[in-house]
Amino acid sequence: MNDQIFSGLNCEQQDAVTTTDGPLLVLAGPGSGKTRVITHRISYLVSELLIDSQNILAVTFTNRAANEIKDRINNMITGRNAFNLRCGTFHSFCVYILRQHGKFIGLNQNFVIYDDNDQLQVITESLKELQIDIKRFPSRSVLASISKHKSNLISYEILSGTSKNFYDEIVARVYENYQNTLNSNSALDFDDLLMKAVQLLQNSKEISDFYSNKYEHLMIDEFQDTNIAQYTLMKLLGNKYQNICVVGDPNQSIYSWRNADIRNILSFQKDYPNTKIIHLSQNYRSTQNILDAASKLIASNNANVINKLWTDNGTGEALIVDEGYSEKEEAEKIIHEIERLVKLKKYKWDQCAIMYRVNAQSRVIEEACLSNRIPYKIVGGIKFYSRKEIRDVISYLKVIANPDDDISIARIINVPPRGIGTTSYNKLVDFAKKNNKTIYQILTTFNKADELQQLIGLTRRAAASMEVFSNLLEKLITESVGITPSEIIQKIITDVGYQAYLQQDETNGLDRLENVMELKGLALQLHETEEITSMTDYLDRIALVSDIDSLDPNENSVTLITLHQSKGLEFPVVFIAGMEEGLLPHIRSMDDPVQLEEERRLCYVGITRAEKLLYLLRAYKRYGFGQGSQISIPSRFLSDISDLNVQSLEKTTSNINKNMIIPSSNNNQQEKVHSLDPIEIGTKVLHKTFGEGIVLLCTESGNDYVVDVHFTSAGKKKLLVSLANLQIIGQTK
DNA sequence: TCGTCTCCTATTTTT
DNA sequence: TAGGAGACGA
Ligand SMILES: Nc1ncnc2c1ncn2[C@@H]1O[C@H](COP(=O)(O)OP(=O)(O)OP(=O)(O)O)[C@@H](O)[C@H]1O
Repeated sequence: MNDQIFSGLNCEQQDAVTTTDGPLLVLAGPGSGKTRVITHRISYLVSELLIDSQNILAVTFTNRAANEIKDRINNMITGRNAFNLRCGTFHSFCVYILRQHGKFIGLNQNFVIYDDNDQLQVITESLKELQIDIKRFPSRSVLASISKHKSNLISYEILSGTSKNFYDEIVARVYENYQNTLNSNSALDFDDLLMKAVQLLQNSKEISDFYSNKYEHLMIDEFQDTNIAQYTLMKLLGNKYQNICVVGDPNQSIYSWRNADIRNILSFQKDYPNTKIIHLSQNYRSTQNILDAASKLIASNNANVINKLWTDNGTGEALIVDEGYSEKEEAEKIIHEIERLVKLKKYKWDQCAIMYRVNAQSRVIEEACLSNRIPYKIVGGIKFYSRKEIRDVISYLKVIANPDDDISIARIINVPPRGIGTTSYNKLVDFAKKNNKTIYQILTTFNKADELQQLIGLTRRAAASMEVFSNLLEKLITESVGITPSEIIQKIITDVGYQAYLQQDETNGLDRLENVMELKGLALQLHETEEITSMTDYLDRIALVSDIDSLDPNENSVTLITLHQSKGLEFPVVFIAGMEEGLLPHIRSMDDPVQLEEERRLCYVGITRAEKLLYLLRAYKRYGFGQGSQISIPSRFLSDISDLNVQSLEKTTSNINKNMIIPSSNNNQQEKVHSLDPIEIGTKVLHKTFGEGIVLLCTESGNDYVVDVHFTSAGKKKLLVSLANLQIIGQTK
């Protein structure tokens, strides 16, 4: 037996690693070594059972997790290697098989992948074309519905037969139009990647045999967050050998909004009655205090009690729960605490992470890092690839790779401005639609200005511009053969005149040009480090790989990350910011008990990322989405764990103006408790700044009361009775 | 046709 | 608050 493989495993884990025949379900809580099981299991298959690594498929939730698994395996095994292991996300695996065999279901080999932005574009156009009121049916929500159906493998044909209400009917109609557009553009969206892969395996016995024969062993990590399409794909791939090992934790299911379906865990046991189930119960990550908080929290969800976790790691430090006056001070407190820990040489920057519910929260924290000169990295956030200048250049690349992509053509046809405005563009599109051709096909068939002018009814000027554009495209496409993506980007910068165009922008031009240069640099880097040389490889890669995937663990800086993205990671020191009602749980999830439970799981995921120290922070006042600062209510998740021993941060870390009312929760509750009374609904009150108003609602919150007041001039506000200093001036009838 | 200005809205999480 | 959509003038 190989020591490397077994020495780092407990009995339950060893059982999971050596159970290689038949379906296996590993259900276990956070930090119990689920991912480790996958890693060691693959190593075991390769180096002990001498399975060729090309016959193993491992699916992970992020590309980062996949890389980590591959690295670990190659470090662990000696003598043999796992270089041919297929390990990646479902999406990247689907791209792989569709590029290989997509032609069997009529896919263009050069299909492009549409991102969110492209998708919305198509939807918006469909809505216009079908004359559907965009106000009543916002493209975002229509897209979400379509995506939901696709994740459940429901095609528009099926949907239009079964739609029960008006909304569904509209969705079905847009879905059909949308899908046709994608087809004629040779484009696939994220859901199509899964759906078409399933279709490929279902429709072609030959291909399906090929893949199910190839993959003797299947492994899926984070199984609780897979959707129906992914589950179906798993079944198709695994139907020959049925050596399928899935690993997950129902309490960490946080992607149902992306159509993940937790019932897959039940389906698995039903579809494979001979499934062996293994629970892992030792947690190797966190201290007992952290685990206690986690299990207290999750106990409030009426669900999913797997076996309780225990740990050898000792009690550890008490949790720290604290409050800043504003989100700014919340951030300062966090940063000062990190500084303190680092100064004491207890931790390094990169051992600390700050997590939050929404990306918008990162801004204040980032500012605090900057002003205190703390090295940091933000995962995700305002995405590089969604900047206008980047999208423009990428659209050029997409068109070069697949000229039938009308959506990308639309984006670049007049960028930089070349005299083809909306009117001319619309004429061109109409003409193309009528003739059942793509824009590019029209432009290549009729590439002389007078032809275009006559057939489409363009002005002379527009027709001339269009001829120029048509020639430009042709030139780009021919010249791009055999050169690398970064060279093509350079062509766009110079030959297309994108640089000159950006330089006209006096305020941001330089920054934007720098971004484009960075894009080129990144392309070059991919070329050198990952041998990504072809255009499709490059485009696939930037479509599928997100920010978290390139998270560099060796860079010594503090990590700023959303709770969602933190899944699967671990840090010695974790701060969760914004422990407030409306933020965590998020306001949009508060009135649905099912969604509320997911919010609680999200908090659970965050808490269980921590190894040694856990800080839960909130702001007393937060700059609100509506207007101005609003007093916030502490998150109910804090009450869930309130009977634990918690501490607050040392006063020394805050540099608040002492004259300010500092509602560090304790003192304001204790001091005011006697003088506090609820205010009756309908009472007329006077507030120093907001003026006169009427109490709409009064609810108890801890030792205090929260009132909703409608002020005559300032509108609706939520206030804490203890602090608002409301003067009662009368009663309404 | 293009660029700027204003107004209006909606406001999470992302492969 | 920010970002998009629509209006309007050059
Ligand atoms: N048998 C073991 N001995 C020592 N350390 C272990 C053992 N098993 C796992 N670990 C360590 O525990 C930590 C958590 O492991 P891992 O990430 O595999 O857990 P997980 O169950 O996938 O967690 P999560 O579900 O929270 O992502 C890792 O640092 C891992 O190295």
